[in-house]
Amino acid sequence: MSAKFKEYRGLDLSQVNKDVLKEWEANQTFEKSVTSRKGNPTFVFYEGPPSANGMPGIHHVISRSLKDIVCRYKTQQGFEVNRKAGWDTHGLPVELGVEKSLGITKEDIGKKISVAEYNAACRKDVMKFTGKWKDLTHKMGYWVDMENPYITYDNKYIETLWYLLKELYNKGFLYKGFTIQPYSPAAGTGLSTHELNQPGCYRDVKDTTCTAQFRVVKNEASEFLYNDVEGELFFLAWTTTPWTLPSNTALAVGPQVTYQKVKTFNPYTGKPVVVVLAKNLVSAYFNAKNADVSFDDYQPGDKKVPFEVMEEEFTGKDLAGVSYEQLIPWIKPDGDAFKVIVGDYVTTEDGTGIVHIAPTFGADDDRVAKAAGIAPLILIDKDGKQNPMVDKTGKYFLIKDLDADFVKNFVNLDAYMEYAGRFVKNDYDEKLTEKDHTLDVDISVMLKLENKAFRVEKHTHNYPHCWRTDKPVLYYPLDSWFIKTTAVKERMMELNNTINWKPESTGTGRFGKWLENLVDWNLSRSRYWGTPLPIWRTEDGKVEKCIGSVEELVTEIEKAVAAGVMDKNPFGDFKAGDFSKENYDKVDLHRPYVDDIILISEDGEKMFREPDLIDVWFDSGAMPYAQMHYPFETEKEDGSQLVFPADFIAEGVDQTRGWFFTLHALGTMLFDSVAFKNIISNGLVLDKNGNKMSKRLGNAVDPFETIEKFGSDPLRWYMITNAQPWDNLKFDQNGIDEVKRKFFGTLYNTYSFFALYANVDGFTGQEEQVAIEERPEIDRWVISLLNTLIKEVTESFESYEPTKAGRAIQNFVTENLSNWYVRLNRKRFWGGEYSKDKISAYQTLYTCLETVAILSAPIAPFYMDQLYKDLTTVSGNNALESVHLTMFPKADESKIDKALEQRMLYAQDISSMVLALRRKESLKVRQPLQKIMIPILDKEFHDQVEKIKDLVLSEVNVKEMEFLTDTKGVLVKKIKPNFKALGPKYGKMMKQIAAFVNQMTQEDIALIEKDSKINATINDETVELSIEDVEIMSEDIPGWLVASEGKLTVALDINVTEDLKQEGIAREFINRIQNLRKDSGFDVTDKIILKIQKNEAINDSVINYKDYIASQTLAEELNLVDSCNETEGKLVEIDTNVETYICVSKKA
RNA sequence: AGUCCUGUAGCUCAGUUGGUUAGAGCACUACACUGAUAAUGUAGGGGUCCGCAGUUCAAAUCUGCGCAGGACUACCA
Repeated sequence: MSAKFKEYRGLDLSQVNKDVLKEWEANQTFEKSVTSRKGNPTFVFYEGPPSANGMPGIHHVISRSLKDIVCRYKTQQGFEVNRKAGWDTHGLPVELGVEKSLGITKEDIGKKISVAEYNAACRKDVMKFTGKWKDLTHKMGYWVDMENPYITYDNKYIETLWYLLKELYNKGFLYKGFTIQPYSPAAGTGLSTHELNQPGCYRDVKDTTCTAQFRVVKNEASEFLYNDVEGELFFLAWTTTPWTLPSNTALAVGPQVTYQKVKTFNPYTGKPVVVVLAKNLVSAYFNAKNADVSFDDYQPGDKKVPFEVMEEEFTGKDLAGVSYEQLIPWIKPDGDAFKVIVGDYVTTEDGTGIVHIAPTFGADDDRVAKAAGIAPLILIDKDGKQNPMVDKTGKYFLIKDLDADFVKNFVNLDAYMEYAGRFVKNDYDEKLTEKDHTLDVDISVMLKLENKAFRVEKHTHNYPHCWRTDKPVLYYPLDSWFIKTTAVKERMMELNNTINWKPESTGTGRFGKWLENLVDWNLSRSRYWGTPLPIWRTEDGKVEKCIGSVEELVTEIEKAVAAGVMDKNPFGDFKAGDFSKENYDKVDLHRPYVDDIILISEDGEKMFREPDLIDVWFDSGAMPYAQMHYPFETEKEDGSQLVFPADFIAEGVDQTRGWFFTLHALGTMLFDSVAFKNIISNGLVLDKNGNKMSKRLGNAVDPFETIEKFGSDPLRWYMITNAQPWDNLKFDQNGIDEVKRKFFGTLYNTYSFFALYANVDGFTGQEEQVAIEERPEIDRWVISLLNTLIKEVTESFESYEPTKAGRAIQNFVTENLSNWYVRLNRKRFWGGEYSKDKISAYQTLYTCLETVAILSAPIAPFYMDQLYKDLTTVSGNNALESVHLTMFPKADESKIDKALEQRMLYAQDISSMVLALRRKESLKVRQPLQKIMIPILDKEFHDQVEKIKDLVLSEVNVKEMEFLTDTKGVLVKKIKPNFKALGPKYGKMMKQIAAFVNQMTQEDIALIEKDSKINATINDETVELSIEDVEIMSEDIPGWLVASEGKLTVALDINVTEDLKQEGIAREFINRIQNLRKDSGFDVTDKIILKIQKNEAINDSVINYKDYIASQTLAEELNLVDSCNETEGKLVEIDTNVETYICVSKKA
C-alpha cells in the first residue's frame, strides 16, 4: 500500500483507456465481475447478434454502451450478469458479398460452383470482420464474453432451431401457402416484410403509366350501359405497371362508387369513344375548358378534345358482372375471366376508380379475384409447373421454357413472340440502360396504336426496392412456408403491454401498431447459405415430416437406408446424446448435405426436403434458446437450465420489426411469455448537421479513430448525456471535447487538488472518521448533496435512464463539488495546522471522489477505475481490485439535510449578488469591505442565513452581516400576486386582482403585513386578500447599494475606511508574493525571507499586517527596507500608481 | 398516403401536476481572479418556446388544424 496519492502531470484519457485495458486483461477483471457474483440473483441480458461481415460503425458504440452501462450497473448492484456474445452468420448480405467477390450470380450456383464450395466460401467470409469487432468491443470497454459466442451457423445452434420449428409445427403454427410476395429477381429470393422495411427501400421512381381502354362486351348483362351509346364503349383503368396488363383477368370497381359515361374521342387515334370512369375523377381526365369544344369540328390530332359527360350514373354494384374483351390477347386464362368485380379497397383518390386486376402480380388482386371466382393468368412451364407470365429472373417466359401443349392451346404465338423474353424492368437486364425503352413504354405504344390506350404519361410514385441489390422488387406468386403469427396476435399484444419499453412510444406506438396489423410470418427463403427448413415431403405433398433433432434425422435416414432409398447414412457416425464438439463436427446441417437426404414415408414413398431456407430473423429471434443448445444441453442433471426471459435487451430502433419482433413472437408462441422485460431502443447516429452517416457521403465517423483520439470514456459520456438515447444523436466531435474538458477535466483537477495537499499533509484516508455532526456546515452540505445524488443516480439507472444519471453526476461534480465545495475550502487545505477540521475536509472530499468514481463507473469504466484505485490503494478502504467489483453505494437518508441544501443555495445566491455589486463599483474582492445587510423576511429565513453567514462573508471578503428586520420602514418593498393561490379562488377576477395588487403602495403593503389581510374593491365587490395570496419581497434600501433577486435582497456598504484600505493592501502583497514564490519555482511548503522596499503608501499596512502577511506566505522574516537590490527585488504594482520592490528568498 | 417521434438562444439540450422575469452548457463580448492555472469566477448581449386557432383568470406546457425534419408502416391501381 503506497502512502501517497498518485499525482499526474496531465490528463490523457486515451492513454488511461489503454492502461486500464491492460490491467483488466491481466487481472481478468471482467471474469471476476461475473464470478464474484456467483450464487447471487441473476440479471439476464441478451446480446443481439451483429453480422460480422460488415465493419462496425460509430452507431454500434451507442447501443453497446447502453448495454454495457446497464450490465455494469446491475453487477454493482450485486447481480450475476452473464453476457454471451453472438454472431449472426446466415443470410442474404453474406451471400451477396460472396457472389460479388467470386464474380458470380445466383444462377451460377450449382453450375459454375458447387453449393458445397459456395457455402464454404460463405462460412469463411461471414467472419471476416470479427477481428475488427472484437477490437472495437475491447477498446470501447464493452464487457461481453467474446470467447464463447453463439454462432448461428453452428450445428448445435441449428439443431435447436429445428427443435423449435418442430414445436411450432406440432402446435400447428407452421404451414405452406401460396401468396403474392415481394420478390427480388436480382437477388433471386422472396423478401420478408422486415426486409422490405429496411430504411431506404421505398424510393420514388418515375415510371410510364397507362390508362387503358377495356372494351365492354355488348350482351344482356351490359345492355343497360349501351343506352344512348353509338359505337364503342370502354372501361378506363389506370396502372403504374403496364407490363402486368397482359396478365389482366378482371377489373375491380368500388361497390359504392358512382360511375359515369363520357362521350369523347381517343386522343391518340381520334376515334370516337364512350368511356366509363368514376364520377369524381372525370375532371382529372377531362379539362373543363374543353367542355364547349364542338364535336363536329374535331379533327384527329387536335389538342383540344371535346367531351360530353352523360347524365346517367351507375354504382360499382351495377357494373359488377359485366364482361369486357381481353385487352392484350396473348395468352388465354384457364377459367372464368374478364369481368367487372367489386373490390372493397377501390377508391377514387387516383386513377379512374376502376382498378386493373392481375391476380398473379398483386396481393389485393389475388384476393378479390379469388373471392369472385376469376382465374389468374397462368402459364405451364416445361416441367409442368404453374407460373405467372414472368419467370424468376424477371422476364416474360420464353416459348422454349413452356410446355408445348400449353403453348399450342393457350398462346397466341404471333402476337406474343415479339415480347417473349422481355424483362419487365430494365434494371433486371444487365444489357439495358436507363436510355433503353422499358417494356412499359413499348406496351403502352402498342396500346396507343390499337386504340386501347386513353392516356400514357410519366408518373412518380413510391416503389419498394430490394435492400441489398437496390433493384426494384416484383410482387410475385410464391410457394412459401409461414408461421401463423396471426393466431397469437392478441396474446402478443397482451404480453407486449407488460414490457417496459424505453421510450414508451416505441412499444405502444411503433411496436404495438405493428402487432395490430400483424400478418403471418413468411419463413421461406430460396437461397443457399442459411438454416435449412427441416421438413421432408412426399412428391404429392400428402405426407410430410418435420425433423426436430440430429438424432431424429439420423434415425430416419437409417429407415431410408434399410428401405434402399439411400445407399448409406451420411451422418452414420453421429452418436446420439454425445454433445461434444467432435461429435457435432461429424455432421453438417447446411445445404447441400441435407438436400441429398431422402427419407421414406410410412407407406414407403420417397420424401424430399422442402428446398427452402428459413428467414435469418428466425435465427436471431431464437437466440435465447439456441445459444444454450436448448433443450439438448439444458435442464440436465447438472442443474443448467434455460435462461429465459431476458431482464434487459437494447438495440437500435431499426430492430423493432426485426429482432424485437422475432424474439417476442417466438417467446409468445413457444413459451407463452415475453422474451424480454425491459428494453431500450436507441435512435440513429447522425452527423453533426443531422444527416445520415454513410460511407458514400464521407461523413461517417470512424469509431477507432475517435476512441484513439479521445478515449472511450468521453465518447461514451458524450453519447449518453448529450441527449436521451432514443432521440437521434447529432454526433459532433466538439461535444466530446467539451465533455472531456468540462466533466473529466474538472474531476481530474479536483482529484489533483486533493492528492497534492493530502500528500503534503500526509493524509491517507486511513484516519479515524470525523463524526458527521462534528464536521463543519459546508462538509455536511456536500455530503448531503452526495447522498441525494446517490439516490437520484440509482433511481435513474433502475428506470433505465442513464442520461439522467450521467447528467446528475456531471452537475454534482462541476457545480457543487468543484465550483463550490473545493473553491470555498481551498484555504482549509493549504497552510495551517493539520487539525481535525482539515481532516474533516480531506475525508469529505475523499468520500465525494470515491463515491463519484463508483457512481460513474458504468458510464465511464476506464477513468473511474483509475480514479477509484488511485484513491483506495492509499486509503485501503473498500480496496477492491477494480471499481467494477464494488457494490453500488446506498443513499444514507439521515445525511440528507434539505434545509442545509436550501441555505447553501442562499449562500451561493447572496455571494453571487455581492460579487455583482462589487463589480459594479469596481471593488476588487481582495479589498475587504465592512458590512452587508440583508432584510429578513421571516424567522426561518433568518436562522438559515445566520448559519451560512461566515461562509458568505469569507467568500465575498466582507467583515460583518447585519440582518434588517423592518420595523422602521426603511425598506422599500415589492408586492406580487400569488397566482397559484389566487387562481383557484377567484378565477375570472384574476386580472383585476392582479392590477389591484400591483398598484398597492408601501403603506398598503405595511398594512397587509400587519393585519395579514387587506380588502380590495373589485367591480363593487369587496374581496379579502390574505397574506398568503401575495408575495412580498424587499426591493430597495434607500441610501445603500442594493441588489435584489427573487426573494433575496442584499445591501453592501462600500465605504472603504483607512483600516480596510490597509488590509486590502496587505492582501495585495500576499497575492504578489505568492506569484513571486510560484515564479521562482518554490515548493508550496518552502519557507521564505521577505524584504519590502519602503513606500509611504504601504508602510502602515505592512507594519500593521505583518503577521498576517507572513503567515499566509510562509515568511519566516519580513522587513521593511530602505532599498531593495534591483537585481534581487521585483517591481510590483500594489495599487494604481503605487509601486514598490519585493525581495523573496528561500530560507536555507 | 397512414402511424409515431421531434421542433425552446447561433449550437447541444433542460423545463415538474398549466401559475406571470422561459433556464443550463458551448460559442461570443467585457471584466475579475491567479498556490486547482492548458483551470476558474462575474456580468452582458442573444428567444415570435415552428405557425394558426381553441380551452382557461392564466398555455412553452392541454386540444385541434397546419408547417418543417426524422423514423416507421404501405404493392390502393
